[in-house]
Amino acid sequence: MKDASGNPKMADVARLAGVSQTTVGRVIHKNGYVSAENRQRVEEAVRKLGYVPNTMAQGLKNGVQLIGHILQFSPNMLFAQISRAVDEACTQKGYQVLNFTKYGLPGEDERIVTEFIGRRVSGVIITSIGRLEAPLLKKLERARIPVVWIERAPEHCDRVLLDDHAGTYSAVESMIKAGHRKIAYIGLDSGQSVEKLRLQGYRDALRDNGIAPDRQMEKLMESYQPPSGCRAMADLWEKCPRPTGVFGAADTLICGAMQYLYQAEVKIPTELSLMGYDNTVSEILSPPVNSVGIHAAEMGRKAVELLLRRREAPEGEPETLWVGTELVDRGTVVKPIK
Amino acid sequence: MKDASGNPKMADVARLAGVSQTTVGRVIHKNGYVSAENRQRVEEAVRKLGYVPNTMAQGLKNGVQLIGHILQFSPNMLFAQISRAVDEACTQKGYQVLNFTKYGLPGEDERIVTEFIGRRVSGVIITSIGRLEAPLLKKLERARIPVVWIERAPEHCDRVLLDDHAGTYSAVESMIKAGHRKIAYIGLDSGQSVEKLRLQGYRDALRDNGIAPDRQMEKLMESYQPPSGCRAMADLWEKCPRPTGVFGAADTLICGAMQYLYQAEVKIPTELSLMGYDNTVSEILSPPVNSVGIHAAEMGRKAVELLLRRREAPEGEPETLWVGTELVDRGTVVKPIK
DNA sequence: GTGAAAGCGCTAACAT
DNA sequence: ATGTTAGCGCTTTCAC
Repeated sequence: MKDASGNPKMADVARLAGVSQTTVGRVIHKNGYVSAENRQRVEEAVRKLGYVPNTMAQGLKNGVQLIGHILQFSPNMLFAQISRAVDEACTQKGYQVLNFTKYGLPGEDERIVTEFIGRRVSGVIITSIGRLEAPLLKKLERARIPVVWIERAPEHCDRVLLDDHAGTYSAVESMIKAGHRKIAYIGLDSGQSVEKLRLQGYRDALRDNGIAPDRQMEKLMESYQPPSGCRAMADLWEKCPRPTGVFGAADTLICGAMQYLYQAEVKIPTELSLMGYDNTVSEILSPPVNSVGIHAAEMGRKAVELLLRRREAPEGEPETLWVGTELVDRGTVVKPIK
Repeated sequence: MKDASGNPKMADVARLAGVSQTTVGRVIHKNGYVSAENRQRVEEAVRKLGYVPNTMAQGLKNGVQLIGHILQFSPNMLFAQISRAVDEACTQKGYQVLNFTKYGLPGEDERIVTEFIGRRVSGVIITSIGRLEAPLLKKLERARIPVVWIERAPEHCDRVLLDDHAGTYSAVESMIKAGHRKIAYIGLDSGQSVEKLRLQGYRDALRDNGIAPDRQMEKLMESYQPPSGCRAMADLWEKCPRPTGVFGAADTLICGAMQYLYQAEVKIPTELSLMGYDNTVSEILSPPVNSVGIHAAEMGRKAVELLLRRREAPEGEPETLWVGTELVDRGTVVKPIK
């Protein structure tokens, strides 16, 4: 009577209902034939005892439908959105998700990977991290656990990326169309694909519209935090010629830029047009700023589908899936005065 | 050879090393006596096979050290902070955390609770939700799973609350000390303790300083979203007498208020002093705003400790633990002009 | 020092 | 329509 943790077990239900465990199982899983009377008795017993099957016993017997998800801890709401998207896509496919947030503590990756293998996950999704120590990847590979990367990823692997080039391109183009010729860029210089694509999208949009890129207008910072945006903006504003519009490769950078502009008393959008990227905090700034939105739900869905597909065809060629962006207009890009 | 999911199992390691499973177990758990030579052989075999013990088999045999955590999905960084705090406190106590985010979908609570019981968690932490359907609580109770609530909670239960009265009181008092007498309040009117305490803290601070509360200065809204703050601020500013300072019961409300103030061209803090609450987005606004910070790590730690204590003494009286706050000054509360 | 064997709670093939 | 039984992979007592 009662299992080690004090919970009733299947045998208890069976005894109370006066049937065999098999019958209990059939009632619970709604398969096989059970007489109406026995079904009654079993359901009654389950209720009376508050019986809930032991997941671990089930898992040991039948395997599990589990997907592991590693996320970067970040104050950025984008990750919360992707996390939600992955949760929902997995649930929808009948998988459970085991989420692990990476805080950057030592030994963390190793612990997470071991945990995933120990739990025999069917696959792993890695969001926004972009790399994992090689031995850990090897470990996953040996355990034949497919991996799909979201947003940041190594080369030659299954991944779902944001079309950052197109996103940036269209954002900058929208500024050009509004009449801007002196558009500054605040972003990062990381060597990673995400950052390269955004910068390239900016440069290409200028070039394709007959505007010569000007290195003075490109501020490449070390971090996406607001203070970087603030410093970049200060540099841009205190130098000549001033830009008439600024594109920030992340909302947080524009957010920092606006802190500078507030104290410099530069009025937005009258004196300066602004465009952010990722559409996270842009909405809550004063004023709310144009930004490039991400289809998080689509990223999640595509990642899970790719993962399950790869599980079926482990030997296939790695795929890269691109997810589009969407310009959100909040009125901070207007015709420049001069 | 190989388990159902294709992973090597203990027997495989034992065979390869030419020893018994028992010996493998001893090497893995570093207990019992194993000859240096056998230890070598086992370690070698583990490495060679990439063996990782099956968590479910271990759990079935030995039980698990698991704590379930339910969080409200919310764009508010506060929850990410608490989540992290709970993660770290649990890990530190040797427990694993099973996080579930509640998105507000139908049937969700039921699924989460069943999942927790099925996994035989040692306890459940519920952050910022404040209530759960009674049958579900009963279910947890029957399974003898202790519950600790964080930030929002029913009466008579184990909980870790923020000292919202003191937090608000000290914030408002700091404005009074700066010379303000006309301080408006933007908050919520929910009937829940959190909202009542904040409003009461505000009123008490005024009263204790000889300022008669003025209902015109209290804007009680329906949501913490920025648009509420914006509407409230518009009301306050377009009516006489105008406040010289505004306290927002959440950073997001102040954030909305600032959107109004920006377009009304009210300069902060010269024309109006501002104070937020929860210290989340206040830092990234233009200008960065004073706010009341929460000790998230302390909340997490206290919650886990209380949970484990309750596990040992299930029959004890419910405890309410209070966590203090901390005023963060960013220069948006200054002496009023008039 | 080492190993054999029983059993954790559940499922499913196979009887009946 | 129902029950018997043999494991799933691991831990641990007990015997050698």
